Amino acid sequence: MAEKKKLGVRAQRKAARPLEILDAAFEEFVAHGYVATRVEDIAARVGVTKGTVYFYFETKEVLFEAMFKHMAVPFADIRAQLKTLTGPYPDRIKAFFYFFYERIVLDRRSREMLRFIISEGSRFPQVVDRHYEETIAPMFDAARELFEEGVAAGELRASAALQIPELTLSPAIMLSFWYMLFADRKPRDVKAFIDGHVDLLLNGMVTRAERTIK
Amino acid sequence: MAEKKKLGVRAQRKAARPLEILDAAFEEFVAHGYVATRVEDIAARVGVTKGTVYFYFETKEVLFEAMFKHMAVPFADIRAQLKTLTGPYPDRIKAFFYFFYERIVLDRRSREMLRFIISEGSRFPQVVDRHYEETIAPMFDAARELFEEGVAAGELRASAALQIPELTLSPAIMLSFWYMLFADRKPRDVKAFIDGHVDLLLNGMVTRAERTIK
Amino acid sequence: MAEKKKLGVRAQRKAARPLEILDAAFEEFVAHGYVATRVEDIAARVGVTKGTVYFYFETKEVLFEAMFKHMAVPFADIRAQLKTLTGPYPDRIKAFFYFFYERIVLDRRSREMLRFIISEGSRFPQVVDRHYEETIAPMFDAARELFEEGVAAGELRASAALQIPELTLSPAIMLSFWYMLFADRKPRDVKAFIDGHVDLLLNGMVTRAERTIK
Amino acid sequence: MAEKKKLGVRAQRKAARPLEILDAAFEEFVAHGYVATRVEDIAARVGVTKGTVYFYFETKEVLFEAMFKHMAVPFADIRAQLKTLTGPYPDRIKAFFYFFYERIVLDRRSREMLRFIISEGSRFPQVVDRHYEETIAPMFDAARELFEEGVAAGELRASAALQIPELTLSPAIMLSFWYMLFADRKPRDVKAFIDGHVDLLLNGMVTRAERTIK
DNA sequence: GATGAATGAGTCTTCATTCAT
DNA sequence: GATGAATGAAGACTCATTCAT
Repeated sequence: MAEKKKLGVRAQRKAARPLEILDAAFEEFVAHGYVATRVEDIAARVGVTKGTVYFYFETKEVLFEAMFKHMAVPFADIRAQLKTLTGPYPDRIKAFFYFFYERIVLDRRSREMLRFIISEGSRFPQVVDRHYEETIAPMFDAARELFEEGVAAGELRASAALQIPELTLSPAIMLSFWYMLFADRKPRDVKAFIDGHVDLLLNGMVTRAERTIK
Repeated sequence: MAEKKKLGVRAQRKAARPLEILDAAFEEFVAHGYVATRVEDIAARVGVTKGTVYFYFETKEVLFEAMFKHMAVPFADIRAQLKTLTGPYPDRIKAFFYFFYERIVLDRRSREMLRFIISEGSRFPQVVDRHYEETIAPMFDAARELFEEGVAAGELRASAALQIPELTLSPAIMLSFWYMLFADRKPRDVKAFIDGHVDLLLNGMVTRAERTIK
Repeated sequence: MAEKKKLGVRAQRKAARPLEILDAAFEEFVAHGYVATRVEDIAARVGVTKGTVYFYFETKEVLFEAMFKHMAVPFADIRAQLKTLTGPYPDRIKAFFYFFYERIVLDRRSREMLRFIISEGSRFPQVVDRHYEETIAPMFDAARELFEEGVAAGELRASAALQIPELTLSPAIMLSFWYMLFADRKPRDVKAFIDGHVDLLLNGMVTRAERTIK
Repeated sequence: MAEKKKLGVRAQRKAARPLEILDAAFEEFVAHGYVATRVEDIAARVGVTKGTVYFYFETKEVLFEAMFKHMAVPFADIRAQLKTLTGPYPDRIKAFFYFFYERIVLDRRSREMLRFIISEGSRFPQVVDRHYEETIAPMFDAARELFEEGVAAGELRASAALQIPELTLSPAIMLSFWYMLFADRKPRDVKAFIDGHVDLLLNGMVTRAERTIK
């Protein structure tokens, strides 16, 4: 422990450099996309020269993948969060959704990861696949579990749709894209959006009277 | 009109050239993204040389924008389709959704336009804006109108969410992305997805008993 | 034939360009070696820019190999020359050697090819092998045939050494290296060298009296 | 002298460092040529880092020259060997040649020095000149002396060729190149080559009967 | 003495764009 | 209209060399 504190200035910087570069790479890749980003600009953002970037990362490609891995939002706490929920399932779902929007949709980092998946996916299919398996799928699984519990508890309809979390969470993804595309240009009422999402999902569009028809 | 029919084979081909180039550009831009696409490859796909492409389009940028405009799926018929719907609103909605998935989600062209918006949006913001105003917004408006009529008819709940068509249509967008990312790698049951979407949207997740709680 | 004369200025230049580049490449590679030669300098020597070189040759490596093939001295006429020789074999050998020195040793092009084989051989082993099979080996074979005929005619000693043309021709190779290394700095009496080579080869070093000893 | 023996292990290693570096440099330069050799790889071969190499040698160029000097095969013993020869000159020559092949041609180090002279000669002309004066010329001189003695003794023909040792020794050089180029790929009968060399040189190609002709 | 992070000049290679034919 | 040779700016990547620690 004492030894850690004795890290020289050099050692400290060395340890921090790769992370600084990864952060800078994120910003540049976000701004211009993989192809149009210049390694030199990433370096400049950190305040070093190209050579330094190449000292830590063999190629631009490797750097991109490292950046992606580094930036992937951990979802462990999402799962943990779900475990703490109590009360009626509709309320749990509402709480989960608020948390989900907060952590995934309104977080710029998460949003840009999503953009990378779309825009660089064909160039980095392994990256997409890995990210899906490690981050997105577990997130969906967590949601599905919650719904299944709600069904088991008799509080949620036993609809086959509950087995498809992409359905239930898609408005959040939609909002992510909205932010990506129009964030500055077209403001929108996020609170209303989320509330609408919850309301619609829980209650559906149809009036009580009509519901019997179906 | 008569003159048009008298156009020789060569003249016909000439007239078609720009369109052929636009189609080829679409394929290449889809495959590699704006920056990584080579004008020469677009030309080769048509069977001409670079010079010819530049004869019709001043720059690569102009070509991209022209291609985008050319490929934008017309939505006039969607609107027309909506007008033909009759019967109870839940059924109309269902019919509309099926039509929407068919025309928008399962159509490769529409999907790739969506991808362009995400991936090249920051490079072509005017293109994104125009496309939103001219294609996406009208589509959403059409959906909103349908819902409003349903509410007026007393067949749909007067939820504020119905004013936000992004909410109701988001699963379709979600499925589009799924296709973009995993089309070949991870097949999925589209029918179940769409049915789930409709079911969830119309009826919500909550059981009837619970619904009173909220 | 008439058509050939109608080649436009453009077409003529196009046909000549690759050859010009190959010649320029030869000079630059000779002067600096493969690694230290800049593609841009090759271009400048022709009076064009890098891009043009890359228009004709995909990579520097490909250019080097093409240059090597282009510059390889054809040996067909050497063989032809041998067939025209008449008279006593010692005289034929002498004539052949003079021709060989003229064509192979005193020709700068041949000399530099030899240097390439030594200096770039490990980088281009296939090139070395091909050159050996196509040019050097046939040359040696031609010499061996001549010697064998001389032996059959009873005019040459049936020494096993005659089966190894590298032995009999090595002084020529040696002189090639001398030129490469010291051409300008240390002039030498080439006539005496060649005459010495012929004399030594035909008569050996040993006096007649001694010869019986061995 | 006593002090040298008291040198600690560490001190010994330190004293050896420059030599280790020189050896490593030899291997790397042999493998890749001057330009393509990386100082870092030389360092790695010794087990130190770049900085250490630069501590002992100012530049890569200096290192190359130092390496070359260090590796130059001393010829003093060759000369000494010559002095020990007795008996008839043809036998002395034979013995000398065997020794020469052993020490110069079959010795990898000598061979690679030869390669350096050819391939890096234009970059390091002073090195070539020095090496010629200090190593190659003396070697040739020694051979010439031997031949002159043989002539004086009446055992060798008073051919002018004997004044040109490059002529008499060239097959050895030839074999060196053979090894450089094809060592692994095309094995050859070295014994036969050397014997052929000696036979041809001593006795010539021409049959006794023919010899009178010339 | 030794280290290795950092530099930046240097090179290969690509490709949008031009224009003479 | 169409071609395609030529241009040259741009960007990835390498590596000799430096120097603070």
